[in-house]
Amino acid sequence: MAEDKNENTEEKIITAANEIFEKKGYDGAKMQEIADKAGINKALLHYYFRSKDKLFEMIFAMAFNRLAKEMDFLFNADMSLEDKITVFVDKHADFLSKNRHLPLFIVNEVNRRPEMFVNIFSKLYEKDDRLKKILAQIEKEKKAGRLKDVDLRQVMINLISMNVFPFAAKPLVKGLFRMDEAEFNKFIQDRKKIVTETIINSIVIK
Amino acid sequence: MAEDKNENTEEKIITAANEIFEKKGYDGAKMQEIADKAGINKALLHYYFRSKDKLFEMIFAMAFNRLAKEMDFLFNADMSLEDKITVFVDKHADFLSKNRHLPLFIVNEVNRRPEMFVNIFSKLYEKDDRLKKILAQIEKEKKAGRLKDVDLRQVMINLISMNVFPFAAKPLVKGLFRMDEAEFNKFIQDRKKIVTETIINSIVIK
DNA sequence: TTATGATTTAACTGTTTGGTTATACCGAAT
DNA sequence: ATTCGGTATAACCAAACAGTTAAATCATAA
Repeated sequence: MAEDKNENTEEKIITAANEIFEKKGYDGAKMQEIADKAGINKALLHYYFRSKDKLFEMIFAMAFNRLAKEMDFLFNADMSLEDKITVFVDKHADFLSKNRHLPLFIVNEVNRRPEMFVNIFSKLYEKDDRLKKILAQIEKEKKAGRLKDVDLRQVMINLISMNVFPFAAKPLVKGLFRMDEAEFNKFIQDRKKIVTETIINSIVIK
Repeated sequence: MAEDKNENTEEKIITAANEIFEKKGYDGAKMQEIADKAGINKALLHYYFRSKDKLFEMIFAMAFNRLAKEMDFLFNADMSLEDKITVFVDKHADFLSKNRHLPLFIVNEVNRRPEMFVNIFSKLYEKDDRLKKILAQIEKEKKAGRLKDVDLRQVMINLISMNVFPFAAKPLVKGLFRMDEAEFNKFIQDRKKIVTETIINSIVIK
């Protein structure tokens, strides 16, 4: 089947392009390098994706969706708020360990070309009721007197900040505290408990 | 005085190069664009800084020092821990408002060329007793029974994460919560109190 | 006045890069 | 056996880019 080969090559390109774009950004990535990493030649690369821009836009959209899907859990899972936070921190840290460059890549390219990201973003969230869902959950618990009267958005940003930043700034963290790789990994593991507690502490009335 | 003009031009170059490198990163920045923004020509730009690399290294070192100096406060100020945190969050948020691209720039380039940053970093902190200083303060307060037994390093990273991330991810935050510029700024102002409380809450025994 | 360093102009070099094209090869379906 | 899409090779083009050079101008200090 020709289609089979076709998909394989396309996947090889996507995998290679993803790695290189994530690590080096749009400007740092070179088509030749992507072709090399995919094990094909430049002509074929352009045969599949006509231009660097088109290739990049697809990679970016896929990366963004991967990240957004990871966040979905926060909105959809059917759990108590505390459990939700605990499980999310755990899942998210593991996800980030395996996707070291993803968040920085997204943040970077979104800053560099905000207009490009607006499209993807509004497609993803235009008919979105997830934010409302979790807001409802919170409001209910607030009325039950279990939660402090805090802005949920701030808490969400706190949660994501504390999760993402140490990975993005990994070399700085390692340098500042003079950690080797093992120490850094332990530091990340230890964070799970601390971040969870910090967040829950900041919203639950004791 | 020739020296005077000299310095002026050098300053003009540094200012321009700083803006462009911070906004676009090493790969995205072009020497011609820097020359244009400085109001001079490419020949003169190379006359002052022989290569893009040399120019970049100077800009990066300066930017890094600016950021490090801002952090110094955390280590040196003669205040109670709570006051220190409160004032730091306040100062830091204002600093970041005025230096939108600085932290992302640093994080990016440190990831892209970790070896370059190791030099600057160790020069800055090699005979450093600041970490020890604040550690001593913490230990004292722990023994006094006022503080939880938490890893200070984790708390520091939490603090910096919550401060920096919303600025770095500004377009994402605005998009997610559908904020305009004014709403975002209010959001940032409101964060000061929330971040301060969250951090203090996470370390002080009540 | 002259010498010197700062600055401009403009052309140029060499290299990298995105993208194209022509030609041929190969495997599989018809 | 032929056709066709996927793939390789290799040469090529045009633009962008870092960096250089030569010649001229300008300001100013000696």
